[in-house]
Amino acid sequence: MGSKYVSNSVIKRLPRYYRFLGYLKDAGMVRISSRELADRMGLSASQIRQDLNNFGGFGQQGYGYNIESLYKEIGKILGVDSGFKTILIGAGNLGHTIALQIDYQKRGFDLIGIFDKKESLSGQMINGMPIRSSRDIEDFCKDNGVKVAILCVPYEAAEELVPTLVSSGVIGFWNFSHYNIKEEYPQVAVENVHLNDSLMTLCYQVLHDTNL
Amino acid sequence: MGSKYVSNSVIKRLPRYYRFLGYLKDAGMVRISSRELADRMGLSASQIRQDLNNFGGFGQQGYGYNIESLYKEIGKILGVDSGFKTILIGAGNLGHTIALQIDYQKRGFDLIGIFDKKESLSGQMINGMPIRSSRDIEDFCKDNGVKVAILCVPYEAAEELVPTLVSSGVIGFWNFSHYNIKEEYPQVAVENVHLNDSLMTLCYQVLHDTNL
DNA sequence: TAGATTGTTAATCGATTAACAATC
DNA sequence: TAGATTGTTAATCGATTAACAATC
Repeated sequence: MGSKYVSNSVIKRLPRYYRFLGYLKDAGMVRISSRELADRMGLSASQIRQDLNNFGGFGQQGYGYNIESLYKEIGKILGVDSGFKTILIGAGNLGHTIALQIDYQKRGFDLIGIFDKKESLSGQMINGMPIRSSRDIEDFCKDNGVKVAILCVPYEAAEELVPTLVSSGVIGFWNFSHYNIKEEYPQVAVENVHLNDSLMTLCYQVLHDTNL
Repeated sequence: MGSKYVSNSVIKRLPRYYRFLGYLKDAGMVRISSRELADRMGLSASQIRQDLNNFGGFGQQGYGYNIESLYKEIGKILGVDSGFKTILIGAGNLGHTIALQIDYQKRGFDLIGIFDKKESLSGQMINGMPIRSSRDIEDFCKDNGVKVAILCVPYEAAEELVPTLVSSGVIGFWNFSHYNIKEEYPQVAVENVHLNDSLMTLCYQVLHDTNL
């Protein structure tokens, strides 16, 4: 998929465009101008046009953008129908929630396995799926063509798991651990979720920004 | 706290500095140069010096930085000892996990109340705290000087809750909903966690970046 | 003192905004 | 056709990197 390079700032805005266009579509709106979308999203019209034109000319002069077709186009760009075979590792509190909470199908993934190293959890069901033993991860990935792993495990476990996963064909990670996957494996796709960092950023803001 | 303006890019790196310095401190290291820290963190030495000098000259020419004291300084900047009175709203799957998973004390917060609109949950305990009825939020905030709210509720609930919270003295939100708080209340501090957006970004990366 | 490394200024790079000709 | 709005180029702004004098 050797498309042209698109900056990270743009890519991070795509899901938000997709979400907003979904709302507008569901509200029955048919067309929108970059100006109106900008106002609704709190962006500039210029930025929206620049962003979209990274991927093609989806609008029409004098008219604006057709909401339904733009929605579909962005869906295609994001790959919402990809159905990448995905496993989740670490069925503790967080892992359990992440397994239940997310609508994987609608976001391009197909969650087909949940693993935990604790043998005592094996067989317990989450969302109709049994928790499997971590010992079986490698075989499972190879047998099922797993492309993405969700890591809901501590640093050390992540560090230990990643080499095996990569060599078993995993090319993308949704990483809730603090282990820095990109450092060791720059070729794989990684999206980090650092809840603690996010919360500390809030603390800074409350402490400094607000004019109490 | 009218300190000088520090850009968001810098602030978002602070928790990571704090974390790394914590590791180094625990490993018994005493000093580190910007160069070595940069190598370990995958940043540039220049950036680290620029970042830190937003807050003061913590280093010493010819020597580098003292790890323990830099760790403490960054902790102070982030406000890890602030203990902001905090409540969590929405004790469903996600809310429950967020209540349990995070070490609030170490990150500047003091979680003192959990609320859910479902009366049937009232009284149930999470981490030694009873789930309270959402009807009591306003009084609770005013009585206890609540400064921060964690929103683990859907869009509509957030939209409805935020005005009351703000008027009751809440000045910071850790927002897991898609409701855009900043739009309506630009004066409050908001840190959004959009798990779905993060996952879709990963999908894009797996689809495009990787050279399969 | 000589060597190392900071703090800070200047240069570069990238992202956002402004402007406008093209065109529906 | 006239008005609206895009796609795209140029200008601006901000963040990162490079360079180096200050100094421990």
